[in-house]
Parts: sequence; C-alpha cells; structure tokens
Amino acid sequence: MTQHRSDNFFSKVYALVEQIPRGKVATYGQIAALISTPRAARQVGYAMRTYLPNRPTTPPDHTIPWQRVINAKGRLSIQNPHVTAREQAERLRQEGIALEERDGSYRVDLEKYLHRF
DNA sequence: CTTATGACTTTCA
DNA sequence: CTGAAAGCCATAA
Repeated sequence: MTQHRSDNFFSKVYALVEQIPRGKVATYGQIAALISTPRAARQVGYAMRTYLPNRPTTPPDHTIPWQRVINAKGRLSIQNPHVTAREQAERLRQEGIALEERDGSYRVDLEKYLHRF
C-alpha cells in the first residue's frame, strides 16, 4: 500500500489541530514536524485557510480550533478577508490567552502558551 | 505533464 | 529587537 507521505496531509493537520487544548496554541512548524514533514509549515497554513468560511466542503468546520495555530514567532499569521487577525486575537483572549498588541499585530508568549503534544 | 502560489521558517545583516 | 532573502513543498490550475 503505497502511502505517499502527502496522502491525507490536510486530514492529519486537522487531527492534530483538534488536539490543541483550550488556552494553548501550536505553531505551523510544530504541526508540520509532527506529521513527518517538518518543512511543510506553509502547507499547514494552507489547510487552515482552506477550511475557513465559504468552504463548505472541508471537514469539521466549527469543530476545528484554527485560531490556536500561530507562527513560530508567536504572532498571528492569518490573512483572510472574512476573518481578521483582530478576530483571531479576540477568540484567543476568550480562551484565556494573553496577547500583547503592537502596531496592529499581536504576539503570544510561546513559553507560556505553546502546547506540548 | 509543468507552473504558480503562498495562515511558514530559518538565517543573516 | 526588525526585516529581507532564500528555501520549502502540498495544492491548484
């Protein structure tokens, strides 16, 4: 059974994102590494983008805590016309995560909030 | 089949 | 600390 390593890539991403507990975050690179493709951090971002609103086809829509996935610098990388970084920040705050705001961008203290799988 | 496109990361200045 | 540049690689077209 030839399983190319990219088979189910998005599914694997979603499966891991679902595991991030409330009040914690994970990075794109961290997720990528966990599915044996440590250089595919960007593709993890693709998976998050694909699932968002206007994409009824993709899996468990509202069940996926996409807001908990951020970049390696602890910043929010979201770029979606329908969902802004501010909205993501708000969602995270509601989960008890403190965000430091600087010039319209937000930063999370990974030392505190990074989830260890 | 080939190209283009980036919710990224790391390195270096 | 910031930012540019290069590398990465699953999808979309």
